[in-house]
Amino acid sequence: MAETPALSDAERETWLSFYTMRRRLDRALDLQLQRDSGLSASEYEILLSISDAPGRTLRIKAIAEAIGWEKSRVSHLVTRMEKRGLLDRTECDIDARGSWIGLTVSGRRAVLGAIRGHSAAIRKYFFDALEPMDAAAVESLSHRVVAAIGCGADEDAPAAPTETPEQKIA
Amino acid sequence: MAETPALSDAERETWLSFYTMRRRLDRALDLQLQRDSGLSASEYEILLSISDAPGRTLRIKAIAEAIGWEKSRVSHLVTRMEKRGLLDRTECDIDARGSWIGLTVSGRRAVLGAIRGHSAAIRKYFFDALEPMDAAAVESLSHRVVAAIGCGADEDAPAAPTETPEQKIA
DNA sequence: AACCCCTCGGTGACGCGTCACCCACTGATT
DNA sequence: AATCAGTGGGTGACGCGTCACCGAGGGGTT
Repeated sequence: MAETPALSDAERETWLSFYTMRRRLDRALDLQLQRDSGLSASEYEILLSISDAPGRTLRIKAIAEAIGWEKSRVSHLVTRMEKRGLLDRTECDIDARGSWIGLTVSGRRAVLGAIRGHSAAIRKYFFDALEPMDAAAVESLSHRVVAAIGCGADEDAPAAPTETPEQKIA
Repeated sequence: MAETPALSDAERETWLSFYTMRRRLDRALDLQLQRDSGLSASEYEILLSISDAPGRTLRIKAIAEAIGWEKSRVSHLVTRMEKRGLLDRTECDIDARGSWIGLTVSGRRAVLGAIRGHSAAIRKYFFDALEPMDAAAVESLSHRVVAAIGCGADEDAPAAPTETPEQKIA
């Protein structure tokens, strides 16, 4: 890190614009979701992961792995969502330690309603602001950044197929 | 809104990669900051805003406006940081309601140390993953997304311009 | 002066996410 | 059968951010 520790003015500006964009986008999507569906982004992710699962039911661990969260976070949130009537649990016959988390009727209705509005918001705020050719660029940029972080971070994405075993400053 | 509420598979994939990248990048930068400087990203932003201010001192309201946070969030965090010895307050002579928030010696040292490491991390995780030509694309993408959100969101950058300094939408 | 309204900042309750820790159960070994 | 490391999941404390609200001070008008 001896060479170029600091960022140039142009880089700082690029970073600031990117950083601001992330914050505004997150906030706009959160607000849309909450306003239109009464769901937080976290709740939406949980519901979606279950709704995408075969059999529309998952165990806590599987939810956590699907979304990339900690188990305890999932556990806390599932408890709250169960109290709100979005989820229910059924005993797990093959493993007495766990239980199957499923959608209640209102949970299913909530996700289905939310998906449409949320997808529309993503389109309106994000894709409509992209030239069509930009989508590929965004995707490759994202993959390259994730690869650059790679093992530098930890458990969030278990798949680290790229070879970046070295250049760890640590 | 009637036409294309849902996203195509390609769009979903683009969005997922972008979404994942944001999360990993945030987490990686948070970890780096915490590990190398003992600061959270929020604390870093507060310190930086003060350190960038003329006179290296700001009032709560000014910090909140500079970063785009709520006043109460700043108030809470400043209180904690004051207890940790990173900040200090001095009476405000021109307005008895407020006080000037300044950096202590250890606060200044913390931010100076943090800037180098954090800039290096941004370069390593983000800019090194960009082809040089991508930087301009990222910047214009960010500006377009922010513009697309625009008044769709609320107070972070008020579209209703009383004296809003236009941030940097140009 | 008194009045009114606005702004600055703080406070307390609440929900969320993290961390450390614990317990019940599993599954393989002995 | 008894054991024991490992796993699924829950819990409680804590820090953070939001929201609603409040009090103190400011700056004008009458």
